[in-house]
Amino acid sequence: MTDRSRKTIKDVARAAGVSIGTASRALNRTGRVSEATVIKVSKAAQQLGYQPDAIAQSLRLKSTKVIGMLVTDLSNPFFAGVIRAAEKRLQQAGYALLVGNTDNEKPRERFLIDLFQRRRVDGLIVGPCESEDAGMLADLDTGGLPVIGYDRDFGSDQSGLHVDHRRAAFEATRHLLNLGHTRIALLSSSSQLSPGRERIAGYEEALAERGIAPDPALIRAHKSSMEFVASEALSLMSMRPAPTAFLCLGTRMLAGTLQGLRQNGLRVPQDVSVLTVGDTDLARLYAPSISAVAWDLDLVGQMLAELMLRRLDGSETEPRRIMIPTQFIDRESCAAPGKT
Amino acid sequence: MTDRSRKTIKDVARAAGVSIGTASRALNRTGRVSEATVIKVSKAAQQLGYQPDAIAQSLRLKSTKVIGMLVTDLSNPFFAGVIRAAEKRLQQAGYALLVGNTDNEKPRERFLIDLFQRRRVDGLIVGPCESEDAGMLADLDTGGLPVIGYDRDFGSDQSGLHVDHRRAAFEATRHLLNLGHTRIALLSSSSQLSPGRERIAGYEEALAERGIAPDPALIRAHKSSMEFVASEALSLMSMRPAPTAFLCLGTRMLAGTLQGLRQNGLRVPQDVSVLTVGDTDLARLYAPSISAVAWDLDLVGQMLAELMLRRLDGSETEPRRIMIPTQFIDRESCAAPGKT
DNA sequence: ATGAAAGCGCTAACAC
DNA sequence: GTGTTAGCGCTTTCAT
Repeated sequence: MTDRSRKTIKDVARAAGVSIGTASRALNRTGRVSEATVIKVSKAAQQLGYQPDAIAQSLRLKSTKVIGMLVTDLSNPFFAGVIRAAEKRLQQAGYALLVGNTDNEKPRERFLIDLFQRRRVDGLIVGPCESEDAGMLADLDTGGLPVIGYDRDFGSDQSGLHVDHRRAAFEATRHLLNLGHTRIALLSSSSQLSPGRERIAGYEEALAERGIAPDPALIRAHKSSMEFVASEALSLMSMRPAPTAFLCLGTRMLAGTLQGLRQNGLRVPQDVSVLTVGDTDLARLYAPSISAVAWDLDLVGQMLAELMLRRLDGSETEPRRIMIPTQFIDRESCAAPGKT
Repeated sequence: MTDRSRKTIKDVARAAGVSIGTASRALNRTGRVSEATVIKVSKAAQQLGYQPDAIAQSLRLKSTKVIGMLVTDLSNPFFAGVIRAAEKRLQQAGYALLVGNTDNEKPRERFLIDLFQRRRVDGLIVGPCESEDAGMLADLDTGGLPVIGYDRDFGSDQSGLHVDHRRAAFEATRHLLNLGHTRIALLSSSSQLSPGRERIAGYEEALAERGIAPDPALIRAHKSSMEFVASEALSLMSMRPAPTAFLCLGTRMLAGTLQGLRQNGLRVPQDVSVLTVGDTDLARLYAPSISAVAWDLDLVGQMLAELMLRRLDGSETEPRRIMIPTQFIDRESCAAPGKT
């Protein structure tokens, strides 16, 4: 069975002794066809191993049944899990998923959006990206290409799904406050992207609730290597008064913090409490296990797909903003601040 | 700029005052076109915001510039990292990446291959999957659709990339043997998939080199939840004589083992040594850090893409089998067996 | 150097 | 109920 022998609907029609129009109708069970021909044609198609050419169908029907998805890093577990779930749901609905890495670079994002657009994807799911250009996505969406944002805002009346990062950070901070901590260090990889901003806001909100003014010296928000985070953690611990707790926003921050603390023989939670927003294997399995604020990646992926599918089948024309709740998971890494 | 206004080459031609044939030639700089018209046409295209329709091009050129990639689990870090790197390289070459989850289920794999084929992907990259059906992929490949296997064999003369799992397990085992361990427990998630088989073979090979017959009771190879692995680990530790070291094949096995050992107050490496094939955050950051055999996911992804691109541009017609080397990383989790 | 026209594989509108 | 035909947007002969 070589490429040469790729069968077209024409072959099927000939084999079944009907016209190609009839063959098409029979295959798609559309319009009026006699049951007899349906059988005849199906059998012919089967025997020839006919596979309709999705490209030709796309050209004709103006729909590719392909969704594009853009994230900064396909290998980031928080994205990978979402992609996995989204693909699953889309697959059920007959859609395929085209993915792209933006590396958090605006030009690359532009390039990919352009590429996907030329590829005529039926819809676009976009994760957060550097200095988000709301206008472009909004234009696309109103221009007829459904766009669903994931932790990304792009206009007042657009559809999107958001993890409740603000509440996540708020609850995490409040938990630490309840334990008696007042000097809580915050490590974030970015204050630019929407999730980062929201989390910092949640942190400050929780402090404000207790009438505590956030100490800028306790907040470190720039993207950096794990090694750098480790030394950041140490530098924070050498402050006087030193922070009694670390709130880590993201895996890299957690990893760096743990590394730094460990290098200096600081013990969790006896010497310092640690809490992470975003649950991972590392948090679950570290000894001691790290308390975390988690959310359901599967749910996020599913809902993202669902949102898209509803837009696509027209059952939902109103833009919808979905907020995904988070859960605080208390483990072993937090305790009341020690007396120093 | 609504969908209605999507510009075609016809619009460009009209705006530039040339025929569509000429417009096409000018845009693609193909055939003979005067420099003047190239300018004229380009300008018109620019002004209209013309984007060539990739679907129409695909139909005409019989190439979609899309590669399909199938893995059991898009969110598995070992796949996610590879996908990220592969996408990056393919993106450079103007290809897009369609991904699919097989969930390690043969029917789903079939379905996706079929889907991708109808979508006319230019090539297919397939990871390992349940009871691998060599014939089907080989047929596809000889049928004109380039197929690159990733840790997957599908015929004697097909291209593929393999991580050297056998050597990885061999070296890990040998390291433990060198420390004086003889009763080494092996935890694997699967003995069916190619990587699992190879690893077990490597383990047995290393034992054989020392004239040690593998004890079947020490080998646990079935997919299972982390909790189950934990109890497996404990049950192994209650054997007499007990194993003095654990060789964990994969993250889940490592996580379960650590969990189990920890629950029972067993200390690493004092009471038992632990080593993992496949490096992860968890292994790197656990306390104590876990010695591991690692390989470069970026390299794997790149090479996969490279292999595909070479097949595609015809610069490589001979099938090639690439073996990716692994590195043993000694950390804190292994010690000589204690005297019990 | 450029225009006209065929055709990639398919579906849908229109005849009969 | 079935056949014929136009046309989706593009590239590529083939004339000129």
